[in-house]
Formats: sequence, structure tokens, C-alpha cells
Amino acid sequence: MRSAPTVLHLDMDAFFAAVEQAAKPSLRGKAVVVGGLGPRGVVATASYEARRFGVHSAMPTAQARRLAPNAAYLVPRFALYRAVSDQVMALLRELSPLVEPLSLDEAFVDLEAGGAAEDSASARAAGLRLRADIRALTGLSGSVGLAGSKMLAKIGSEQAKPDGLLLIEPGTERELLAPMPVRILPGVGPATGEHLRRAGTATVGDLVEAGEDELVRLLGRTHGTALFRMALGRDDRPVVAERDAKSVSVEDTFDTDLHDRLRVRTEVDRLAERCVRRLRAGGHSGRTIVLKVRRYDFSTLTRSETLRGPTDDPAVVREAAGRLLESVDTTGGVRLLGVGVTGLADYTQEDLFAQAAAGAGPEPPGHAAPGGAAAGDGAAPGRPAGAGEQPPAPSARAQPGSPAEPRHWAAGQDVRHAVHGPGWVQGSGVGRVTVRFEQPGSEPGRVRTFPVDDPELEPSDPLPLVGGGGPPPSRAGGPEAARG
DNA sequence: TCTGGGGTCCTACCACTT
DNA sequence: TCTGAAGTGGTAGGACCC
Repeated sequence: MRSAPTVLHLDMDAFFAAVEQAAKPSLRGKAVVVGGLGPRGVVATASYEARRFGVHSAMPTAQARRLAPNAAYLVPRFALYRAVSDQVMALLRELSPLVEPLSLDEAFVDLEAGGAAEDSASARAAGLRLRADIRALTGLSGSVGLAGSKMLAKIGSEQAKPDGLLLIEPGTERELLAPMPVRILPGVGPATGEHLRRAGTATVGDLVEAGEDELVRLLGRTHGTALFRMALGRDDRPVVAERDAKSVSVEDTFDTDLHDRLRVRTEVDRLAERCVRRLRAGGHSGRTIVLKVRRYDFSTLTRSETLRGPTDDPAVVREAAGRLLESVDTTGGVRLLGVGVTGLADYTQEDLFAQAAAGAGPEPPGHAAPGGAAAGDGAAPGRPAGAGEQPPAPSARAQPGSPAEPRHWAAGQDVRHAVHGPGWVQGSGVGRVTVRFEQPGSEPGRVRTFPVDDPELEPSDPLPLVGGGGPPPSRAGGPEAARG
């Protein structure tokens, strides 16, 4: 057991929604929901104001709209979130060289490696300073947990939310954890939680009381022993700065199920191309191609094929995915398709030889060939539906930018008008687009409506959140009731 | 009106090799 | 030569996380 908190966990509060509120002054203090806006979209982040209506992450957007019909619904703008995230991560690296980002809005910091905390008092001071710096730099709030291990630091930041700091003194862990629900422990999700509940263990204290043997009996050796250690507050996982990717995948859910087999094949080709672009961008190649199919009834199946050597050749991945598709029954409809590559290798010259030697074929499997690799399958090099296609555009929608189609404006998107200046799209439909003209740091702005093809209106890049010297976007904690 | 997207890790099973 | 055990690699699915 260590004598000072050595791990800091930072969790930005309602990150995507908070960034949107910072960028759009008229949304401050209002319910904001960021996520997929299509018929099958889900919520990525809800602002604290929206959470009061019962809206939360992973909830279908349609359900959120029922609960909070007056909230602002926006599509995510990952480029902006990534830029803000980079600023925050840079602050963390000033604390210590050992920073482990978990996502855009979360990270662990090894304070010991940075010499940033000799004792509880200096650790707390570092945490407070960090929160102040984040607010000054981005205008956003983050919650901080400080403890002797990753698990406890994360629990600390969760308990501190929103906009708080919690330090867990080494030695007090078991006492603190005992009354908490088992779901607080990492690795305990809905299924394991329910399993444990049925076995009569609801709290972390119950787990300790049940004993390691009982947990192993319930959950198996790996999970059982790991969970028992966690319940005792023991976690010696190190903070790891760099992690090698193990797989790359892309997937699309379609607004309506696909029934046409040819169309399904075309989509698989497109996904394979996209997957390879990502693979190459990361400097990788991979050996195992995975096809994922979610059917009309939400049943999901995967098929995979391992090649003789790693590849980053789009034709090879496309053809492998196509072969895998042949082993899947898609009658009834397909709601999601995905293509992935695992067994990653760094891209090297050898890969080229491996591909050439393999002739793109699957590993001669030794056992039954995977899913009826039917007679040669005649290469049908399935034309990708438009070679230069832009990223996600899940098929069932019109492609923006194509000359024949009207221009598409997404809710939340940044725009600039030749006369009125910078603003963002509040909504569009029936040939009109409504824009609110405001920017980070400005007062809430005016709304104006234009024809969707107004030549004076064009998409623009996001503006920096802080710089205009505006007020901090969210005064977290306070029961702000300014809602319309 | 159900249920995204990008990942990781674990388990079970099968076939093959030693 | 046959057989069984153990190890390994490929495949499929499930749980979990953000």
C-alpha cells in the first residue's frame, strides 16, 4: 500500500455537450443532447440539464426526444472535440510524462513519474491547479480523482462529478468501497451485475464477504480473482502511456434494413475500402479479416478469415470480406455491416512479399474451409460505390455535395454567412435552413432562415472556444433553471 | 420508434500437431 | 501403428468500456 496518492484520473464533465455549450452561447444552461440524429441514432452525451429529464448516454435518440422534446439535438463534431482534448492532454503532460488517455475526455496520470505529488497535500494541490488550468484554457470543467491506484482514482473522479475533486487517502479504500454497488467496479457491466445480484451480492462489501472461491465459482477464474482483488481495493495496473492498436474496424448502421443482396455486397466493399484507409493511415497491415453482420432482429454474427500474411491491400480485404459474406444468410434484412482487420503488424516490406506469395487467398485452413469458400468465387472485383467517397454517410441518406442533390445542413454544424458572419445550423428542412449567428465568447445570437442553397451561406471550421475572453460556459453545480 | 461506433479481453470449441 | 493428453491456432460469440 502506498503512502501518497500516485494516480490522477481526469474525467471531463459531459464533454461533447459542454464543448457545444461553450461554442454556442445560446445553449448555455440549456438541455443539449449530442449524438446520432437519424432514426436509429443513440445519445453520445447529454448535458447535465438534459440529464434532469432522464436522458443519458447510449439511450436511443428517439427516446431522448420524447423525454426532452425542447432540448437542442446536435451531431457530434469530433474534429473540434479532438482539438480541445489535445489542449487538455497537453496540460496533463505538464504534470507527468506518463499519461494514459482512455478516450477524448478521460485520462490517467502517473503523478509519481512526474514527481508531482509527494504526499496527499501536494497531490490535491496538483489536482486543483489542473482543474483551474483546464477552465482557463478551454472554459470547461473536469472532475479529478486522486488515489493510490487507477481503479480508485477513477472511482474518485466519478464520485466527484460534476466539477469536483476527490482524494482517496491510501488506507481508507475498503471502508469507502464496501457500501458501493458492485457496478462501480471496472469489468462489472449489466450481465455480470445481474449475475452477482441473483447470487445475493449487491455491494462491494458483499463481494468481499462472499470470498474469492465463491466469486471464482460464479464468474470463472480470471474474472473471479480479478473482481475479488478489486473489491479489496487492490489494483496494481500501471499507467501505460502508449498502447499498440490490436484491430481496426469500421461499421455502419443503416436507416432502413438492406434486403437487396447486391446492395449488401456493395456496402461491404465500401466498408472494406474505408477500413483499409484507416489501417494504412495508422501505418498497419493485418492478417485476419472480420465481417460483422447485424440482422433485422438485432442478432449479430461475425465471420473471419486469416490470410497467409498481413495485408493492407484494399482488393485483398474487399475480396476476403466478400467471401465471408457468402457464408451469411441475409434474408430478412441487414441493419448493420462492419469490416475489420485484426492481427495487426507494423507495415513492412515483408508484407508485400507475403501478399504476393499468398495470392490473396485464405490460409489453407487444415480444417474445414471457412464458410463454403465457393468455387473460386470468380473475383468479381465489386466496384466500390464511388471511389472517392467521403466518410460516414450511412447510405440511406442523400450524399451531400453531389451536384444534383440539394445541400445538406446538419444540426450543430458551423457555417459562415457573407453578410451575417459566423454561426451554426439550428435546423433545416423543407428547403430552408435556420442559422443562429453567435460564436464562443459572444452574447447569445439572433436566428435567421435562408434557402438551403443560399450562395452566401457556406460551411466553416469551428472557432476556438476561448480567445474572445468570454465567460466560462457552464457554471457547474448550480441549479440553473434558465430553460425555455 | 429500441438498441451507434470503435475498441479490448475472455471463453468455448474445434482441428491439428507433437 | 494406434491412442490419449497437452499445446496451439483459428473461429465465433459475449461482456464490457467510453
